[in-house]
Amino acid sequence: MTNKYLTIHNDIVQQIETGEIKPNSLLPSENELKDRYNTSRETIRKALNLLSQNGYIQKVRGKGSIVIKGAKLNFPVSGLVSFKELADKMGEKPITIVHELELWKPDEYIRQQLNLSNKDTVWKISRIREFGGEKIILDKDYLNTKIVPHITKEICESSIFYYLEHELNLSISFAKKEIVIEEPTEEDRALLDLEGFHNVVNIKNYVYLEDATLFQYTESRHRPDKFRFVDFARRNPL
Amino acid sequence: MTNKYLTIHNDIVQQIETGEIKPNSLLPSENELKDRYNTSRETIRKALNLLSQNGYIQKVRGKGSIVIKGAKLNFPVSGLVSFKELADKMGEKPITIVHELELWKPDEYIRQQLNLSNKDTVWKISRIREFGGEKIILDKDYLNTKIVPHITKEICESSIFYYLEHELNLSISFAKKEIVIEEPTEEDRALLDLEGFHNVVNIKNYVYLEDATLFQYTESRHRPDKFRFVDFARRNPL
DNA sequence: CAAACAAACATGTATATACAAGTTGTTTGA
DNA sequence: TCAAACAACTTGTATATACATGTTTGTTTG
Repeated sequence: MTNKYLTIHNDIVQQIETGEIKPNSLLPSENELKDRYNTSRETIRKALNLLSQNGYIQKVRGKGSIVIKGAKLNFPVSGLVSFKELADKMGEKPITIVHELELWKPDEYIRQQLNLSNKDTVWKISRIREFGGEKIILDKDYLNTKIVPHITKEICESSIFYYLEHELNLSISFAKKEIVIEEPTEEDRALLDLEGFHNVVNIKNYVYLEDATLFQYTESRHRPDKFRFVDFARRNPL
Repeated sequence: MTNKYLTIHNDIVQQIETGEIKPNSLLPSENELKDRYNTSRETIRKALNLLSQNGYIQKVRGKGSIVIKGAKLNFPVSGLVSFKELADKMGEKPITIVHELELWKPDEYIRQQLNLSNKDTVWKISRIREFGGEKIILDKDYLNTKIVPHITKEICESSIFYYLEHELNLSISFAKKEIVIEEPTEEDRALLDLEGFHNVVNIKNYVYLEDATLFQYTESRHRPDKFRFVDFARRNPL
């Protein structure tokens, strides 16, 4: 018993992804969809606007809604997706090694990133992601202990996101991310199979809850040859 | 005489950016805004949803709309923004050197990227961006001549985007982008001040018009130390 | 035969109403 | 005193209607 417009959205997404609706063709008009789904035009429009935001269709006034070619076949690394969800989608079978898991008194840098006081503590988690025998990614997470009091090695091995959302019932709602290229640290060299690469890609993630409180800072350090970021962007009307 | 909801959106954006409305505070309720702006609640909701999409506010059911801290101070390299617009925002004063501008019979790779036939031609443009005396970025553009018949060196020196939108009246509407790390090519080494860096950041851009036709492919090759990508992402409800 | 016009149809904006559902503070009752 | 119930807020969803504006197509008109 979920929303109507989300149901319609998902239905159309499925039709696009299975090829039932062809790229570069027009979707049925809003009025026709309204009749088909037995609903009002506004509800249809909500569904279509979602499709537009997600890069599935392009709405053109006076014409209709064009299905964008290759929509989401190139899955986005953009958006807010956990490593596990991502790996699942790609069909890869990575191994996660929990290298470090401790209650930690944050240093100045992490205190700043998470807006913490001197008394606060964080969970410091460091995990290595291995693909096909190669250690490719080093994930370093810092979680505010006021929001996440307990965590175990087992959770870190499967999915922290899943634990937060389904066990602690925290609703993660948005993130700011920053991508920069850096020289490998000693730690990077020690833990990753860098094979002579001179840089790592550092994806810094600031993760927020539904009430806009910052609770997690993550650095995801990738070997440059295995890094790929795909994004869909609309031009904002000024 | 533009839209109401866009006007309201922009008005609130301004209040947030000038600090008139403080971060982590609540916006007035939708009903109050409705009265203030003398409009209907739905119109207010459209404005607020735009603010939410753009990372300015976080809406919480039952509570209200929280103003997100640091909204857009960290300007996004994400989104679909031209180099000139970006440089303007940052207050940098870059120099653009047009290194190459020619009508070109595309090779296999570019034909594939732009979905062209063997007979089509493209504008091949290669520009170097210089900051503070250092050649940092190499932009390589390929434009479908069927859509852009003419272009001049002067245009390339100022802003291609501006020319397309304001002179040719093309409406650029969305882009797919991909970011990867590559080894510098001979060309990169010759044209950029790489100073011993072993990689370049390659931002591939596929730019589409309003009617969903692909008309431009761009590679923006950055020196890694000067590269920074900032993004705002919402978690999609499954 | 071509240009002008009109009709039909597409999406965009604005408004109104009703109810659902989550949050918060207050009142009520045991 | 304390907890449950309630009232008064908040945002979310669904529907209906009207008109604006852009596109296409066919028809009329000169």
